[in-house]
Amino acid sequence: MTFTADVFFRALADPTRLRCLMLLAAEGELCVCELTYALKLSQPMISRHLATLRQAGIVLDRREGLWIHYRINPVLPPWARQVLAMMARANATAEPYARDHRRLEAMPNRPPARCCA
Amino acid sequence: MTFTADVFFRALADPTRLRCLMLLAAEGELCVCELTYALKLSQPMISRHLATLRQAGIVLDRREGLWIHYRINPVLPPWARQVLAMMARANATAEPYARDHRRLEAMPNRPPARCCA
DNA sequence: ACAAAATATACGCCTGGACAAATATATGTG
DNA sequence: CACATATATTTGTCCAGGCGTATATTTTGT
Repeated sequence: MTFTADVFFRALADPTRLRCLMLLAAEGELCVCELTYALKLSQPMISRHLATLRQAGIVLDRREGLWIHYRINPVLPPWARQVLAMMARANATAEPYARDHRRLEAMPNRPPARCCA
Repeated sequence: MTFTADVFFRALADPTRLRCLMLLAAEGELCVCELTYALKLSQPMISRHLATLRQAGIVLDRREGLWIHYRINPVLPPWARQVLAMMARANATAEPYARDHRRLEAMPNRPPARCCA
């Protein structure tokens, strides 16, 4: 996979995708419905932005029954992983990320995460 | 200055701006003509991209006679400075950044940098 | 004041990509 | 198979922002 700084930052250059990545960095793995609920956006919109992140190699997906769980690609180049980690740590308490996180915590009927990890 | 991850990554989401930032991270301070020469792009194009970086708060400019020297904003949030530093370190030997750097080194008549710092 | 050099901006054109809405696909259940 | 749920993709529209070209601005030298 030819992973360049170019495509990496391009994929980060969108508020919705940043919000998704912030949640994924904090929670490890989330399905589309959780992101849709936490961000209060339409399902197609979340799906499209996740597809963008997936095509850029930034996230991976894993199907489990009806749900598809997304996570940050663990084999990302170290510098890229550190960029995500630093951004997550520095902005965790800033809006809209903190609000997204609170909404996720308050979500009812969250699907089971990695039941048998 | 309201500096958000949003505007930061948006400003990085362009190959030309990344090349400028890579050179600035390596050299400290460069004028427009040096960047124009190193990147082999038109002067208005370099100027416009530098304006974008300036408006995003990522670089500062300093006039010295005919030349305007650009540098990475030293009061950037620490996480943003680290993002730039990590990207620069990780990609220094990759193209097109290495080639840009070689061209800069080979540039004749480089204007004096911070003559009386 | 005039001219030249370095840089910045304005204008017009055009493409990439974001959005909403509709539709398609995949999986599980009865 | 029929149906519901979760997710993905297509379609059409629209706008931010990229580019080239031309022009404006700032400074210096004579």
